[in-house]
Amino acid sequence: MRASKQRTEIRQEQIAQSTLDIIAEQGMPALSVAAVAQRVGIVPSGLYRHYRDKEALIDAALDAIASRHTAGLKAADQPPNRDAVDRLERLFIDHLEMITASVAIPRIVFSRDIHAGHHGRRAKLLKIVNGFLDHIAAIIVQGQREGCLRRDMEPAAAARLFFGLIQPAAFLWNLSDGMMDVKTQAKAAWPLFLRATKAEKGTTR
Amino acid sequence: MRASKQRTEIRQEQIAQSTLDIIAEQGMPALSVAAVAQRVGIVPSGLYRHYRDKEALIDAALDAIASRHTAGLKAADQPPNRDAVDRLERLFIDHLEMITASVAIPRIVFSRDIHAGHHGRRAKLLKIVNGFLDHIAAIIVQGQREGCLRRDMEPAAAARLFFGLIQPAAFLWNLSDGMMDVKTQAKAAWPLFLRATKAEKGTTR
DNA sequence: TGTACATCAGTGAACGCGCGTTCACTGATGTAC
DNA sequence: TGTACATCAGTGAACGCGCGTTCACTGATGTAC
Repeated sequence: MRASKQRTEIRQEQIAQSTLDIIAEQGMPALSVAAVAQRVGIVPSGLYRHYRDKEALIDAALDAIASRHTAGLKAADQPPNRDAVDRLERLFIDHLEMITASVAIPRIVFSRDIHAGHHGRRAKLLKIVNGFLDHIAAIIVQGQREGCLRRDMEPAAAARLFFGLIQPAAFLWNLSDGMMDVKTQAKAAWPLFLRATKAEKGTTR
Repeated sequence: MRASKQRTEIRQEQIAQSTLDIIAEQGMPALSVAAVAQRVGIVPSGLYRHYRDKEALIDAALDAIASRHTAGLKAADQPPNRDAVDRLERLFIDHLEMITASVAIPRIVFSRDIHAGHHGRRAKLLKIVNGFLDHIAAIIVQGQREGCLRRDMEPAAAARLFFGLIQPAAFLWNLSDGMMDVKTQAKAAWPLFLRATKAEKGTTR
């Protein structure tokens, strides 16, 4: 059966999304142009009407991840003027909820042969991750100003510890194939993070 | 030139090590039987004298990782009767030092299509990781008994936080290709971990 | 409103390539006599 | 100590397969007149 004709912008979006889905659900080794095409509902060679080659598919998927993350970061700041601790917790919960999608990032990071000239891709990934870390650090600095977070710590180090709350969850989620209740487990570590970073009651320092 | 003949036990060890090295240095996509053979110094078909197929190579590399980790855990407990906090710090430093080798684990975890029937492999990986987490948790329980770690926290949650100190380092090390000083960065998070887990001075609880 | 044409997304056959694996053969090493 | 033989690690040609990609063609959609 012949697929219905669609405008290239629509197909590009569908293809990027399908690429991302396959990476997240089945990993990089399962990412073939045939698999992407099948998911979109067209024939493999049809992809080349919308993207130059397979590399371009992955780049497009990365862009999709990036914009999604940016949206997520913005959402955590809404409504504005909330407590820094609250915003961090919101961000933490959000990330655990969308762990299914987030898991695509480490899969790309750890599977790709990034030594083989794909400088653009690595730079793009680094930008996403650093953007995330910088955003966390900014919230932490703000919390330090507000007085709800202690001032005798490096914001960047605290941001990395925050990152470290999420990563083991993604890691174990992968290994256990969703059998372990990683969300609950990850949340159990949250009080520890708070104890490490929160300003002590009645202390201004 | 013909390679010198070696006993199969020796070759098996060399092959497992070469497989591990390639995964750690270049990632799973670069792991081909040709690459392993070249590194060992024999011809691709020669590998089949020592291992059944490519899958068996990966399994052997996993076993090598597992025994290395076990050795690392034991080393951290020597000399015995040390303070639990000291042992955790030693383990932390050790892991950062051997991050080059450790990075093979997430590369396998995140790149393999583990849905495709490789139940044995996933179980093996899970065993390695859980063994590590259990060991950390055991040290933490001991620290709680000794009184140097606070008792109002789940040992398993604290173990995962410890794991989270190391993972971002491996992650960023991958992305930056060793350009960032991830060790220094990771160490900066250590005081935060201590603050979250250490018993307060003069408190017995 | 109807016709002719340009545009362009979708198709399927064909390709070259790299990969994992097999297999008959080679030749070095160690053992039996 | 020397010879005959069994064992087994290493070799290279050959294979089948899946994959990414090309290309001439089809036919639907929208536009000009």
